[in-house]
Amino acid sequence: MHESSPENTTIRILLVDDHPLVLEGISARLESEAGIQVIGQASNGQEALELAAELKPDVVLMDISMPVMNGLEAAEHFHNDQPDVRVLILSMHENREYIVKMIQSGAAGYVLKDVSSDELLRAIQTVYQGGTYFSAGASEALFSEFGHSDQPEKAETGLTKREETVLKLIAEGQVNKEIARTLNISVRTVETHRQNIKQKLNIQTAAGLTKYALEHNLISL
Amino acid sequence: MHESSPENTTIRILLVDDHPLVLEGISARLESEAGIQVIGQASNGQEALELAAELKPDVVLMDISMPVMNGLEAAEHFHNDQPDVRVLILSMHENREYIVKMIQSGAAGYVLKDVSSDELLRAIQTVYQGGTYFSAGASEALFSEFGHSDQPEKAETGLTKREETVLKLIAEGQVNKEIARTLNISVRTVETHRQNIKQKLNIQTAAGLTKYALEHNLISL
DNA sequence: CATAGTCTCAGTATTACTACGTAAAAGCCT
DNA sequence: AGGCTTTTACGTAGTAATACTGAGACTATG
Repeated sequence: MHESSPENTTIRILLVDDHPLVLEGISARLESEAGIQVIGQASNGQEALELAAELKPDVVLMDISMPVMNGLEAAEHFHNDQPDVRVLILSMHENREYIVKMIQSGAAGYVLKDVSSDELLRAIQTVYQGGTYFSAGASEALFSEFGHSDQPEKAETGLTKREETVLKLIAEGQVNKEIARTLNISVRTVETHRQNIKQKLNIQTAAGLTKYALEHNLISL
Repeated sequence: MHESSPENTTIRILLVDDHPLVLEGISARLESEAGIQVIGQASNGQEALELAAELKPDVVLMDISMPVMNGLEAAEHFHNDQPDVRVLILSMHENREYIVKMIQSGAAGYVLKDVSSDELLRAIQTVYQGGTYFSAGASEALFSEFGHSDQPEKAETGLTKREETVLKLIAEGQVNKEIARTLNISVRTVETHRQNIKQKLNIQTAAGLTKYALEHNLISL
């Protein structure tokens, strides 16, 4: 592992964002920090991968939305091809889907674009030393994934409780007859619910319902 | 939110560990840091909760294994009763179960006991500002939870290429007729594939197939 | 070349699901 | 109490999926 004090080590950073202004701004903010050196800039994932292969940065600070190759794909490539490079995502999206996807793509952290210089610095040091960093909003959004935390955040489905229950059972692979037995109601009722659900969600097939249920965390794998 | 520079803010800390020696050691290490003040010490979860209610610390730095009330229960109580208090777990266990449980209990971070003073400081600052911190070992252990991390791991399905293709389309919510059109084959063929797939995977329903496809990363949300 | 495996298509009978309509009992809000 | 939503349930007709069986074509592989 690296040696302790963050001040006596220079962390080499590759900045990736498709907005030149953002690039310059962050670069300026980071350059003034001791122990941080911005060794390169790229404006999309493709460029970032190429530059990184050449420059061997310690940390890649990258936006998500970019042309050519977005941060998601790029993070995956980094994870597979240049696993030593730590990817820190800098995004304005507080969306859980995004964050979870980023982590699955091998990113080491996720900071929102409204953070202070200090927090950004801390995030960089953290991921550099092998840790994982999520800024406040991100971690909240993320850990609703893990059970409770605050609210399960089941989002607005427009479905009634009963319909949700039925949807869960459908998504779990039960057929109407089984669902009817499980809930002690008639098969016809289950069918009615099923119809209403599909109509409300504008989904045609049972498979689509399962996908929907998974997307909205009604059931989990 | 708090103001930026970690140096000009004093973070008030409550230390909780059942080993007096550890308590003293950490306390000494932290006291020498600017911006950190250890305002109290407790030797178990029960004490910690009582002391915290009185002292109103910013961050509770707590061990997991303790008598009377362990860190897990204590973290849960903190989360419910004193949600403003940020709980940072200091543990020697790199066990994923532990870590996941801690997060579910509302802890804001998890650092291993072998970290450097700098890292501990950074962790404290991070959770203080609302972020989430996991040290290297912890984050690795944790995020193996999220699916692959290393390989996409499509695993052994026992399905042929064609069957996988069909399965994907089914899971995406297409009906046999659409699949037939998509692949330029007869509906009957699709039906056959569908049967073979279900037989091979021992799954009865279309919803089950979707679930399976998602589980095995054939498609993604 | 023979055998195995895959991919393709089909027939038949049964079961499940869908679409649309109707409607009563239960619960909730004002 | 009256109105609203939810949950429950049924009918009928059509469409889709399933179970089971059989079979021709193509391609690897020993």
